[in-house]
Amino acid sequence: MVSSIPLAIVPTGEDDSAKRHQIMDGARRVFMDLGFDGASMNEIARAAGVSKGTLYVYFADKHSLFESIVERECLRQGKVSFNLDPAGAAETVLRDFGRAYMEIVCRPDGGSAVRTVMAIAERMPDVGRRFYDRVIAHTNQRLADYLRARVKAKELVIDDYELAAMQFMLMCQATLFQPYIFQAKPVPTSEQVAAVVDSAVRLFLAGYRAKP
Amino acid sequence: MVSSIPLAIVPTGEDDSAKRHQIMDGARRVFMDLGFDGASMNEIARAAGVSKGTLYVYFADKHSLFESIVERECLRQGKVSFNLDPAGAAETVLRDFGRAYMEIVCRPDGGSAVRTVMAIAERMPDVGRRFYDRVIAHTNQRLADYLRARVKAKELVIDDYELAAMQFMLMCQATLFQPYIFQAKPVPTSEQVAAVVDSAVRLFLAGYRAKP
Amino acid sequence: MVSSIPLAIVPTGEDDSAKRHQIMDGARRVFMDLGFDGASMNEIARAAGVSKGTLYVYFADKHSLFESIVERECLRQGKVSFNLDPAGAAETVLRDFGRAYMEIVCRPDGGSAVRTVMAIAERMPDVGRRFYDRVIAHTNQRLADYLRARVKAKELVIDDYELAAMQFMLMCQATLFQPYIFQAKPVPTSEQVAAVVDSAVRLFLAGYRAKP
Amino acid sequence: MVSSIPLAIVPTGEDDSAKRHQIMDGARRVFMDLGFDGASMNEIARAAGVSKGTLYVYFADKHSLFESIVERECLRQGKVSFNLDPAGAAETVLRDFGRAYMEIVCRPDGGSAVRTVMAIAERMPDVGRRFYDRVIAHTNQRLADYLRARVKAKELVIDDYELAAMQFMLMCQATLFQPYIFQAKPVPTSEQVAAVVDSAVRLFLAGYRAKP
DNA sequence: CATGAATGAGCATTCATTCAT
DNA sequence: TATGAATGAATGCTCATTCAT
Repeated sequence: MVSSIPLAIVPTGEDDSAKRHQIMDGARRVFMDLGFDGASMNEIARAAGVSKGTLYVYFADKHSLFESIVERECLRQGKVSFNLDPAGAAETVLRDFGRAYMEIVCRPDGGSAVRTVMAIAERMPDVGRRFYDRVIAHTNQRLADYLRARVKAKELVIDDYELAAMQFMLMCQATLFQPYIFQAKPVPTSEQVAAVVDSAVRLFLAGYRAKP
Repeated sequence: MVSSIPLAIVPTGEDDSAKRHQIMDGARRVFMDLGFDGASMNEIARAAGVSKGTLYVYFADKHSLFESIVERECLRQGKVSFNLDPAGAAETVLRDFGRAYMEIVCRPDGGSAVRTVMAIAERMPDVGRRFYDRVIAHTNQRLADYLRARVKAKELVIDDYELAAMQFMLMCQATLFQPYIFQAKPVPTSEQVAAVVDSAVRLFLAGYRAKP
Repeated sequence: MVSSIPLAIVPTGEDDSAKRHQIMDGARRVFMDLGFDGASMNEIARAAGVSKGTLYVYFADKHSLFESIVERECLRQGKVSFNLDPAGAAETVLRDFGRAYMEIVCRPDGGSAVRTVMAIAERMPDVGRRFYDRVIAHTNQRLADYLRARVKAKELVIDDYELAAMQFMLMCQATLFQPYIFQAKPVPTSEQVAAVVDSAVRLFLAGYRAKP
Repeated sequence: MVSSIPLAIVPTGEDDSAKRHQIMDGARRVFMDLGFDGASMNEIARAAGVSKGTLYVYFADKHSLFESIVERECLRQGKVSFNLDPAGAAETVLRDFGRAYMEIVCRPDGGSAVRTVMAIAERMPDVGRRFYDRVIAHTNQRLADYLRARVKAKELVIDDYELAAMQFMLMCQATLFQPYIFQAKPVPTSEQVAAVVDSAVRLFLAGYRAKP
């Protein structure tokens, strides 16, 4: 290809074209707000600022657009790097982790993603499973790895790391996440989160701290 | 023809008519499988074994049929009476409660109800809130009441009863409920439940048991 | 069959049963208010104070119920006896006739009947034709007969009696009936009617009174 | 393929797009034949030669499609310019007006429009009123204006111009319009119209011509 | 005869998807 | 590539009609 003045713009066809991102950003909002069935391709096109036809240039159908979005969400949420320094003392590290974790779980559209994926999991089990594996189990694994390090460091005594990690993660949510996701209470404040996380840390260490 | 006077008048049109129950049973299945939007009135009629028109004899519209079902689900799940004898020792009572609780949470369609309600909570906040209040908060309250009794009995030391109760309830779910609801793992076995609940009891008592 | 004590009450099956009238009265209101298509058998049953099923005991279907009502309306409106004394002077008789005629044409549900029948005339030409023949043409004929008598009495000179009669009838409606039926103005008052009728009489006699 | 540059850009989506007209033409037929309730969007789509979905691209719903058609009908019927030369002698001008007026009133679908609008006027008063104002009252006003000019020219003596104009318009319809609209007689012939109009002119002038 | 529960065809309307430009 | 007009199947819902009681 020598010509530098192309007669036609060659489409990139890339997965990462700006247009593709633009569509996914618009679609994400609509899907998270209205759910898979509640979202219409029309609304998605409007939210994305493209024509309906363009949607089908980048995605085969509604289903695969949805899957792509969940996939990206998995990547993003899975990528969040919690500060789990294996050398850090449990009390501090767990407290910081708990607060950061709750920040994500309860941030305005974090709940939407969980809710949306959960809702569709029965009809699209792959989507549900991937989300679980790549977001929840992934975070759980990272925390479990930290706990293993602290056991090695003789600070903690734990036999089932995944279980312990999940116990801690769930205790951080106690009285906060469920009311929020069921729309029974608003997003918790930082103070509320701090109090609940502190209580979780106390309970966790009371049970798992190595006895002298 | 022996008699033209029927021996019993069949009551009709009542709120508790058999037909109404039949419709709700069919609709429940479809709603729980497909979600509010995914469920079509046609499919519901078929599942209930009645004609589409009959649906509208008993329920004003799809929305109110759905609400009735969630309402009934609340009543049913709220009615479950856990054996929370205030005089019973925490170790036994919590273990039994935990197992019974998980039985309900993970029974084949318990998850579906939670999932379906959670999914629609953003668009139908009343439905979400009522479900939370009458099922989750209700159970939490009963457990909190038990804990208060054990604190009075000097067995436990707790400052926030609701928080402690929810910590225990969530720990019972650890590694079991989320994979199940995201379709990442099948319904947990009794053995798995027992192990997780035992761990939760241990951790809970390590933190909240009164020191001698 | 000899028994004089029937096991079941024998239905009269008569056309003039009270129930039949009751149904027609209710149905009339609904049909006239909402038109043939707009009226539902449900609403008719409610308006008539009978069950939906009973409607079908007395009438084969919606269509024939409607026809029966129009038929009765024809009879009623055709039966109205205007005081057209052949010996009475035209000025007085026409003025009285005009007022009485407008009374009927513009009475609250007189317009509804005309409107309803007119609306359906294209799809049910028999209904339209019968209404025209038995109400409008009938009244026109009676007035034409009166005019003939006055021509015989040398008071008037007319060559086409039906045409003259209709000219008078329509002039009586001028500026009153159309706005009323198109909902552009409310039912005219007696004073308005009187003024318009007086003008019609004047114009009519100016043209048709015998010259001395 | 000779050229990829089209010679003319086809404008689309306009209010006056060919498609929109095509739909209105088809819908007009169906509405006028069957009335508002009797017309189904399915039938309208078929009559217009478009799919059901396309109907909703151009019109928000059935109601507004209907209103658009009546509005257009008003414009069309209101636009008809009768030859009402204020300098013309009443006898000629009224005769020509009467014939032209009856031509419109009785043309195959002129009656349908009146009938359809009249039928719905009770339930859609705005539609009825607009039609009355913009078609009937409008024509009446133009004729009244002419009569005023002839009064000024000393040819006629009239005190209520609108009333006189409507008297003339209605007399032109005598024995012709009502049977036609009630489907009791076919569309009148030109000869019938001429005879009735001539009679109306005679009667009108007998009453309103200035005495010498 | 009278009822009203039950039906299913039909309604207006929406929406994922296609395709000519 | 990007468009948006067009489609027609599917949706929630209504209603004339039937029929067991």
